[in-house]
Amino acid sequence: MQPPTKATVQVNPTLTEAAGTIEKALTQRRTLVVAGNCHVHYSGRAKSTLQPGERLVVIKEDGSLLVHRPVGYEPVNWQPAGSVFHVQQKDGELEVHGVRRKPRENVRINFDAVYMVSALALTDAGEFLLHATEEDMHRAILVKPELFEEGFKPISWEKHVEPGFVDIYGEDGNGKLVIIEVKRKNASKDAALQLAKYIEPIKAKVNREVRAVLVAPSLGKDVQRVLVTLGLEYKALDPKVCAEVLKKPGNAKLETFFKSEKP
Amino acid sequence: MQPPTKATVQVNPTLTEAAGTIEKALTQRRTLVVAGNCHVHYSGRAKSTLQPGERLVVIKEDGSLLVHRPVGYEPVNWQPAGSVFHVQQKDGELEVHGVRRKPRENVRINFDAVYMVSALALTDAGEFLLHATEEDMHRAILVKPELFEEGFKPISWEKHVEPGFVDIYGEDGNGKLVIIEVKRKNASKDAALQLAKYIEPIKAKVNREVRAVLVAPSLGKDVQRVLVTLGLEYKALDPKVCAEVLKKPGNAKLETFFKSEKP
DNA sequence: ATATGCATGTCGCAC
DNA sequence: GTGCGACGTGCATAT
Repeated sequence: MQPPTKATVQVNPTLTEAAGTIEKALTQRRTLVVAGNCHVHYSGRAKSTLQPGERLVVIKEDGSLLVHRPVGYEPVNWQPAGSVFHVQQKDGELEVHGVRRKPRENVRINFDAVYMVSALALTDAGEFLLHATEEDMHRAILVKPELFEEGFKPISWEKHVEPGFVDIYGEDGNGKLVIIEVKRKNASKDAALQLAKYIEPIKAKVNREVRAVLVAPSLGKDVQRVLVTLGLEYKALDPKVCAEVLKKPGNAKLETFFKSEKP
Repeated sequence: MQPPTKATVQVNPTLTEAAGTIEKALTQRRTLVVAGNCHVHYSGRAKSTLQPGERLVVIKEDGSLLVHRPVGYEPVNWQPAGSVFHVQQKDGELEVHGVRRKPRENVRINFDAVYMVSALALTDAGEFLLHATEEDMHRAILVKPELFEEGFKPISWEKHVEPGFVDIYGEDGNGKLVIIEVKRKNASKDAALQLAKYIEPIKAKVNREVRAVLVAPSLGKDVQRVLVTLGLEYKALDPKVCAEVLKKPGNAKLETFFKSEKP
């Protein structure tokens, strides 16, 4: 069994009992879970009120707060890490008040009943790795340029050219300059326009032919037409495939190489 | 006190006990809270792995899942509402598997220790109201045009003119056409460019002088310069002030009016 | 179903 | 600190 210090739990505590447990959990920097009937007021970047109902409230060690309704992925109210919390009993209610500075934001949660309160001592140093991101696609093309096109030679990435950054910049088999805009999902009209913006400034600078290519797993409905209008090309590429490519050995070394080549 | 049916809690259960409680909570559509040591694998739109550590896992009645580390506002892994979950014991671990279709996404959570598991029967019909949104700013200007400028007469809102929608469209005291782009926070260069795009198409259509005004609580660092370059104006307006204006009586009726006037 | 734009978006990184 | 862009963004709305 686990040592009992990992989790302290009260079921159907009085508001006074709950207040004590919450207070203690806050000072001891435990992860706090409270279920009960409450109403919530928020004021800060915006302003909101949540009428009474039964919710799950979580306050973490770092001073982040979540108020979750029994449905929905998103918290209905929240406070980012770094907020400071105070608890008090007031008018027969248990009030949890959270304050964040910069920007100034307040959350006030008033419980008239607490069904469960739990203080958890959690330690978590596990690494989190996310793959098949847009950056993975960038790196896969740099590591294995034929993913983009046979004969393609990358020159740099995330190159700053007004009015922004070009994702990848290189030369094709015929010595033409190529600028690439990468999207990790269905490319929108916006992505095409984004890419088109760079063509003229770059042409003006290098004074030679420039190909502009949109790389994405798929194209939106009318994007094909937009591409033609703007003189852009499209190359299909799946982020999952890119993630697979990066699994192969040699990846880390090449990453370092390209990092140093970035400027 | 509350009836004991609101919250069922186990502290330091065996994996078998926890599996039973979780299974039951899933079939009874309770809000489920589990704290324990686990590792997580996700595969779907992207792919991720989370190495072992102590986390808080929440599964809601609607089939949404949250995996929370002891720090940070955001869940490290999750599944949107509508996912389907299965529990099993496997290789001395308690495995929770969640599947979503469209897009196909899987999450697998493997616990080797559970510190606390709680099944909560929460009911929540409380209304949630959010104020000081961008739409509040739109409506406030429509209800009280002098917030924007003395003599301003709104004509329509969210008017569709290629290449998008103009937030507000009206006439000033001198009979000049005015197009307004509203931002609820610090306006960026992007917002200015967005607005500028509409000027030419509208001029071409109406064939008279057009003022383009960016309305926002504040301007980004170099946005002032961009405004001058593009021939745009700026009017400061606070979303909180707009929210206050809308509190006054008559608001709902006017809202209906403008809704009907939208086309 | 797809597309567009807001969000108390959050978060990370570069300047 | 500010700006800029990605995110498994989520979410609502209009087409």
